[in-house]
Amino acid sequence: MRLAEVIVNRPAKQLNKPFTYEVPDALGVVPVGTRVAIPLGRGKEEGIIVGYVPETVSLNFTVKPILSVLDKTPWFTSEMLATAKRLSHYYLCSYPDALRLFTIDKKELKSYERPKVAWLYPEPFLTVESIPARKKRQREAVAYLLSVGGASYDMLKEQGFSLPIIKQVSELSGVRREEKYRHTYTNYDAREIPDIPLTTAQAKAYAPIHDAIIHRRFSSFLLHGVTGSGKTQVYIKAAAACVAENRIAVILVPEIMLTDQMVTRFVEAFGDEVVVFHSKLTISERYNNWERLRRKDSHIIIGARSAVFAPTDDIGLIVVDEEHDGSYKQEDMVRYHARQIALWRAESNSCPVILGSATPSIDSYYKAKKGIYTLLELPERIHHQPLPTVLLVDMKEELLHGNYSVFSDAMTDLIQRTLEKKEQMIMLLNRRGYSTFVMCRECGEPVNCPHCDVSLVYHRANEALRCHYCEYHAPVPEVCPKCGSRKIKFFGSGTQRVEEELAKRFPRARIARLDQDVAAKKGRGEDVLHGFAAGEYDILLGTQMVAKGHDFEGVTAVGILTADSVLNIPLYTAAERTFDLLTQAAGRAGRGKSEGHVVIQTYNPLHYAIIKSKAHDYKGFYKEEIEAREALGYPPCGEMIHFRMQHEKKDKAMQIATAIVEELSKVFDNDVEVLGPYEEGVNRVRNLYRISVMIRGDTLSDVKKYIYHSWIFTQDGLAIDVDPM
DNA sequence: TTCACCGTGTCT
DNA sequence: GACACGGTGAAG
Repeated sequence: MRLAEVIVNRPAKQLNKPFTYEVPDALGVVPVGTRVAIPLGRGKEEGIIVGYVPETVSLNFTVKPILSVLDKTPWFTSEMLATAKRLSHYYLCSYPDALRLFTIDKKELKSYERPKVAWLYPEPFLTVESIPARKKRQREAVAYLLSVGGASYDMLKEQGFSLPIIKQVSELSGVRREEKYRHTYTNYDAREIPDIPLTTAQAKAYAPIHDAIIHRRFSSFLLHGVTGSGKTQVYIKAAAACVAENRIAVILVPEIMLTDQMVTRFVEAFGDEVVVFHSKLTISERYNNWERLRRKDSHIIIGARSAVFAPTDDIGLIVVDEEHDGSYKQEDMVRYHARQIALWRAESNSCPVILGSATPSIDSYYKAKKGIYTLLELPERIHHQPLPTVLLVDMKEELLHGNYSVFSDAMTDLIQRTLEKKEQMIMLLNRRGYSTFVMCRECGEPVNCPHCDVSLVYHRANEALRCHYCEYHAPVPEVCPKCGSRKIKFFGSGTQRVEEELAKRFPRARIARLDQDVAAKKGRGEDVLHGFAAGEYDILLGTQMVAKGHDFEGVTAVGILTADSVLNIPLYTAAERTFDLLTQAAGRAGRGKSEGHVVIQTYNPLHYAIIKSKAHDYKGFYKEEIEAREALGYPPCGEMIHFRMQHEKKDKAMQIATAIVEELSKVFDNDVEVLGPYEEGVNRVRNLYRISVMIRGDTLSDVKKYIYHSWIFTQDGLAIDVDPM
């Protein structure tokens, strides 16, 4: 009897161990990595075979047989299984949770077969006359089939044949039925992989990458290139070398929707070698894309975070573009960082990783300095355009001068000048909605969400107050819910308010707004960006998504309304994120022929993150920031794990958090610092109270090992965040 | 996660 | 005594 170790694919921490099942002889050879259907309890579940055990082991339970095999070829390679295991130990999630990251999201057990479409082909002896004349529609369908030589159900339906007619035709003796993989990806012209010219600086950076690709050697490169220095060209060159090796290139971008310039560049170069992966694809499109990669019909995958889990064991290159970007960190469920997974996968696949950024994460730059990564630099913009000039405006001074508007005089000037010159401007404001809070003038009571510990935001579109943490929304109250006063006032400006203000002050300006509210509507985000690129708007106003990696030729001006919004968040990465945001936003200006101008409004004009970004001085910023981190033991000069206990009763949450603190303090007395339990800024979301615990130490691998096998690991309502941001 | 089990409490 | 509810533990 063959006994297989099976991991049950279910998100329960208690199922975090292999279960033993019998593999019936009838199923033939079932390799490790294959997904199977198994009986569990009374039900049927999906499982993954991760190993075999010798028959000789004595078992103190009865084994059940595997019901059926769900993959023709194993979905998981041994590398994928190993990486998932590594992930589960590093990020403190269950093995099934880690494995699930490599699979395609599907809720039920029904169809594991990759989606196929039925095609009908006429056999040579099939004629229209062989169908009785009164079956008119069948005759027409056969005539159509003969004329095109074969058609899918969908094509027949498009021709106006009903499903019953198609079914009848498919059962005719002269018709052959064949299943084909669905073919929904865009078909680009296949073409020769072109010669990709590089500048001297690019060629210098590329040389060691090329060497690693062709020698199939793991190495990690940090490509530090100022905005507009042509990093993408280096990626394309590297991808070409990888394709020439007949290996898969994985290109990660922070948000696929907002980075389709990258996709366009790759498709221009590689045609249908490129497969794009993002969350809006249907399941059959996903299967289809993976199938193309596995069969090496395509060699390049471009995608966001989750594309790092590409199911292939022959990766020849991984690129992490804009590697500093926070969206590479998954912030719920399994809180992995795609950059870390990329490094692990590259290591097991013996291939290079390129981490590219104009503002590398402090973590990556630190590792480059220590020699863990190889540092490659592109210090100049490609056509030697100068970096934009940056003007800092101290908003305290503006207030003293009696300017209470959201636009400083300098900002107004910049807008005016840009409009006059018929050039384009990007304006950044990190707050969406209309006004950020609503308060009663009489009693000072802010209007809060009844389920969360936050104030409601007024949204103009539907005249509603909305909670940004849950789905709660309500009409604006006419009178104060507390004292009955009618003096309800709106405070704080969001993107909607500023849009209105801009329109009022500059009535001729064509303004586009881009924030979560716009981007959430399918296709709208892309429309806005395309419209702006095409020159249909003068000003693009939005939240941080307008600052990310776009290349708009016509933009000469960038305005940042509140440089401090991120700086004031109590996070150890606040300075880093501010520097990134400002530098990236400023980098959008002056990529074409004209010089760029940037105005930054701030209440902290002396903060080093702001001063250094004004000077485009990454290294200067790094130096100050790393000193601060070293002094306090923050990453990368130490490790952290954050615990968040959620419970509907506050004291219950506190009680469990306290138990965690006590346990970890007791066991790791001298090695780590345990902070908490404490409440975060927002201490209740969706009626659940949140209590946090943070631990910090030079290295936490022993702590992780301990937690993995302790009650903390399986504690209900506890979210563990390794390397929190 | 899902399901059965058990103890408790409430209603008839 | 019948049933509903919530907490607990096991699943091969």
